[in-house]
Amino acid sequence: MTEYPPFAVTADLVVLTVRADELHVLLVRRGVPPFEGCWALPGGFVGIDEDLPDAAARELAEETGLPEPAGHLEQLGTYGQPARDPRGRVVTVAWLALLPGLPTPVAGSDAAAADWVPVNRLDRARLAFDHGRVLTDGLERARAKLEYTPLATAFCPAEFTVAQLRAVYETVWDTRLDPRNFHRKVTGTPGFVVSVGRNTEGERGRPAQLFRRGPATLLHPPMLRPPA
Amino acid sequence: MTEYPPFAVTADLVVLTVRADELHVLLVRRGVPPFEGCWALPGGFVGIDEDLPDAAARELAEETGLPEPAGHLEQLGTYGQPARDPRGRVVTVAWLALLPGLPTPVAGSDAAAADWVPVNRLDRARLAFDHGRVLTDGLERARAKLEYTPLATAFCPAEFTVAQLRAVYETVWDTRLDPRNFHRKVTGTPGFVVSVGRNTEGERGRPAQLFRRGPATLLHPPMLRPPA
DNA sequence: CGAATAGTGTCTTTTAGACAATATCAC
DNA sequence: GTGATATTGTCTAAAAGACACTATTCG
Repeated sequence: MTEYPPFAVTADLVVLTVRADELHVLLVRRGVPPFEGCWALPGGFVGIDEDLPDAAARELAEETGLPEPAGHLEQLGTYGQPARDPRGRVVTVAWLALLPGLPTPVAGSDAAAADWVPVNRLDRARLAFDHGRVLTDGLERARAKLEYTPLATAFCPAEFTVAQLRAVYETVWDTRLDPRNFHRKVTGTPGFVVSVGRNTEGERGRPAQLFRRGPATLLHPPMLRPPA
Repeated sequence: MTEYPPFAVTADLVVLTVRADELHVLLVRRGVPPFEGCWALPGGFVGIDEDLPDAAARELAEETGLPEPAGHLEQLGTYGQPARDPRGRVVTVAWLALLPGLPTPVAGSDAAAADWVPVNRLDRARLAFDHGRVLTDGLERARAKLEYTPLATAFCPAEFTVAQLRAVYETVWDTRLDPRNFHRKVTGTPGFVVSVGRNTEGERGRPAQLFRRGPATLLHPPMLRPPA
């Protein structure tokens, strides 16, 4: 293999979650050059015998401290401009992860400097490397996929109410949705959610049915973002 | 950079076109091991100072013999199982290209063994490396994107009729569409196509208006695949 | 003229979206 | 009861899909 140009390959993660009605991304503060002191996406080098999805899952577990419980992980894209890393020719395979709002904080994780940052109060141009562009692509992917897949449930705990699911859509899309039409649409789309037969207790207002994610992988009909 | 595991990086292409009402993919017959004699996706190693999209465009130009005229090129995904290439650790960034049915054959190209193969009469399991899976992913991406983008026009010449565009949809989706509803939908979707004010001549039947691709990047409303 | 293809009109069903009304809890 | 939230119902507009009909060419 010495006759071929040698590259380093990394796996970087866009990890999104919803906390307190704001969309957050998991970032780490870099402690070493290059971009020392800057926010960056969590990630690291892929092992020479490691498969790409395994590397992404390993990084995700390391950075969140969780043994990868619920949630969703998919490949986002590969970024490899020759000058993107001053240390040499590094190509990064970026991954998009969606997690439920963690009841436990990120404590116990490898990266002590990891933190959840609200995406709407973050200057993406300040991120290390080309991570601003990666984050932008990840956000657009997540927003688009909420339309035609049941992926919004990846932001929710295993059991959730229609109102919680609606809050996910409203937060990720940064819009308001009519609760009554939303309810009819979610419960009317085959396989999106299934009732667990129990209700919430001790909340304000009328108790709400609890649901789990259904078996559908594609939504028919899709949930459409309001135009403009 | 010697402290990081060294990878080779390739750019492989899923190049699709429509000829004679069949969807074709551009394949090359491998002349050297590994997988000597097998069909494979065209591609090659990325230069150490070469950007990833540049490498893809270069390979596309080399294999088709065209200076990348019309058409569409986008990143499909990255494949890097440790054992996918017996020569060593090779990660490939796959690209999806859509081209109009070439009036000129592939002659004059670098790869003398390149050929268009109908995807429906091809055993994907026989392709070299993991190219069967890459092709499957590329086909699904193309089929899905015809729904909500004007990408079907990438399969057409610069000026085309509604019937030609319909033939693209029917071929890629392997289905039949009602010509009358299709016409109303295409011409009624803002920015999908724009009339050039001229008609076809010398064809059978009533002459058809010629259109060009419009400015829209997303279709509202989308063209939906018939269910089941 | 007849065959063939292009394009328009009409009707029915489905879905989106606005919003009234009712249900069931905590207090 | 009052306030809050959940859920159902009703209406209108937009879009999907089936299909009759008209338009324009070639031979």
